[in-house]
Amino acid sequence: MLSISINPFADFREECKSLLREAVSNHEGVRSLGSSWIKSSLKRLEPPPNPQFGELTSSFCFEASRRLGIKPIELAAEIVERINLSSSKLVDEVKAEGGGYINFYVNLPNLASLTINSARHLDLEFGRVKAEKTERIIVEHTSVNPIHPLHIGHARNSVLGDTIARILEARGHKVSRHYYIDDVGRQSAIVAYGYKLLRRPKPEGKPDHFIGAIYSLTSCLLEIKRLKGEIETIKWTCEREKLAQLQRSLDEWVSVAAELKERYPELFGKLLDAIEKVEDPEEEVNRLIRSYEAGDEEAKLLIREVCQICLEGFRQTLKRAGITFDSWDWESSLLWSGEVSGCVRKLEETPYVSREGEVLEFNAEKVARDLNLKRSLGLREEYEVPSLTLTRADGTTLYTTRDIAYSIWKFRSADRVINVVGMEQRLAQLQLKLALYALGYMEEAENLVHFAYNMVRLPGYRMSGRRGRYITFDGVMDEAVRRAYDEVSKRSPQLDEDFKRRISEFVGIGAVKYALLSTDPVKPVTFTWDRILDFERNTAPYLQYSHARACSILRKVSWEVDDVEADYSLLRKPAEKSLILLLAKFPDVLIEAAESLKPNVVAEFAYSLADRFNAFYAALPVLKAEPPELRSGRIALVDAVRIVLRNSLRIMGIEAPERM
RNA sequence: GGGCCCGUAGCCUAGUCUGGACUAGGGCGCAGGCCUUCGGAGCCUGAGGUCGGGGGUUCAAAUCCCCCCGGGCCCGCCA
Repeated sequence: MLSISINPFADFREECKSLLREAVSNHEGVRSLGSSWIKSSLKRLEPPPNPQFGELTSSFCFEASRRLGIKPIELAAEIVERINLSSSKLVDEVKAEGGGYINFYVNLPNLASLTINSARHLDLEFGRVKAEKTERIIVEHTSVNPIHPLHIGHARNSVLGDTIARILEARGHKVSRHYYIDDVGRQSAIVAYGYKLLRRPKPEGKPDHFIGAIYSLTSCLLEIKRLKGEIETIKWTCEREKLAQLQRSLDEWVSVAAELKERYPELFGKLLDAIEKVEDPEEEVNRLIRSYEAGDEEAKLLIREVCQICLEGFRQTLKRAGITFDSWDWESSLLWSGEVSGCVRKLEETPYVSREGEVLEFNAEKVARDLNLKRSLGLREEYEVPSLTLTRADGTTLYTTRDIAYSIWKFRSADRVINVVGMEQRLAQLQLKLALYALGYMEEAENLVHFAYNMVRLPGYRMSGRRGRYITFDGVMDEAVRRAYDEVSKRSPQLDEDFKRRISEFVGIGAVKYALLSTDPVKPVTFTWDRILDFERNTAPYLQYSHARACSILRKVSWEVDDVEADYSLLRKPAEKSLILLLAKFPDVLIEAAESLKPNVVAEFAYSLADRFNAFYAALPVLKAEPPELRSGRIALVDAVRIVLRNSLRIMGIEAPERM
């Protein structure tokens, strides 16, 4: 009879726990400490540091023994004596060791059979343990302004966001991926204005790169014109220091212009001609911002057209990286529908908004204090939350204000909202949350999650969209695929050209994604080509290779010969044991990744599985193993490894190839 | 000035939330070995560490608390 478990290691853990609970309750001395104390001290069981100490351990006796005035090891021994293993399926042995630990040893044959059968039976579903409560979750990620191509920093956002979405789906949640298009404001207006001056040219090359060029050029030429004007006006005053500063700024932008001229000679010339004919281009940009916000038809057509061109480029890039969206949300739509102004009106009715001169200020600090939220938000009592300006003197709204309306809109179709947004926006995300509290959206505020990640830095310089200085996601993928191609040609010259191309594509892109995922998101990453484009060991290609290796073995199985029932009790070599344990823990790993939103634990797990698999592969024969019951057992084990490796790679959005 | 984040071998990184057998786990690089077994993008062995520094709490601290140092970010009528 086959038994199947959705989470084999958790079954083992539960057995250990109930054995321990029962033994403890049969110990008179411990019982005298009181049931509530016992309960809180019976912390979770931990993995021991070394397999020689078993698979799970409890350090309960250290604290309890002190209260009872005996040695930890003596208490441990007394508790172990009271453990009755007669009905245990997965626990083989319990020992008191190491000065007071209670160590639980797994019944390997039973766990092996349970785990391997479960993985093979559940297949694609293995590891995807459904949460008790299914939530509708919106994951908003990427949301890059449609004014220049995605760069490597944005790629970290996209890859993290997409993986979080996949992890939550694995937990059975209903996930929707949203892209927030920030088309309102100065930056979109600048690029649209440049596009208009160029007489709406047909994009050459990749659309977002084309828009990016126009943005840098327009922004640069406007900046130079503005600086020149400012220098002119204060030239006669005696503010020498300020003048010098402006001059330095101007010099820098002039050199940026020279760079851009070299890269885009034709566009540069045309745009310079056009802009010089305009009296006050700055004012025209401002007028465009205002008329767009007001919903003027001509402005709408222009700006939306430019955004769409750029977004088309984003879609191409993201599709190549295996990332898609369910919804593209326009910031301007919230403005035109009146949702933003309605939200501001409601905020004005709360005691937290006041008029300071011409502007509306939101007193976030007062909300935090009145509702006693500081502790739960992880803030110090003394910390004063800065206030947020909701509207400008001219009555127009600011970014975070519009984000409040957007968040409320998102909660109309979601129980939880996860915003994948850079760490530098922590304060804005905090103010946003406090605004929801102020409006009485208590539950929503609590279910609004800022998934903060750190930046991708470049060694030596900073990326700057305005200056046209960035390393694009496209460029990184191109280079990765190119290097992967060299690698494939070197390692497998016999493959046909078409297949080589296909391999280099998923190898190169897998490598980039994995590199961005495998580091803890809160840590900064410094971009270097070597770091991203590695094909050995702790990388996606290594995982893909291990998967292909497993597939390769399984292809060679002749089922007529190997149709012998496996005897899992023969899988007892250390290399086999560590594989079985890893496989058994996979569902737990995905639960942990989902509950604590940690994509990197999936990467970590996949790597250790591949690592153990390759050690197993080198140490033990599979197809030539004897007797046949062992051979069947190992084949089944390899199949289970294949399934779990593939499922892990899928969670990370990385292709699991059968050959490479 | 205030707040948040990061600091683990030459470089990169896990473990920090939830203290436990840590004598700190990996990877790159370095030194050496393994092509008569299923794919060498592989395997095995070795050298390399004041866990940024100092105090404290604890039976027990990389992990918790305080102070300090170094790096980053935020504190806009920008997004």
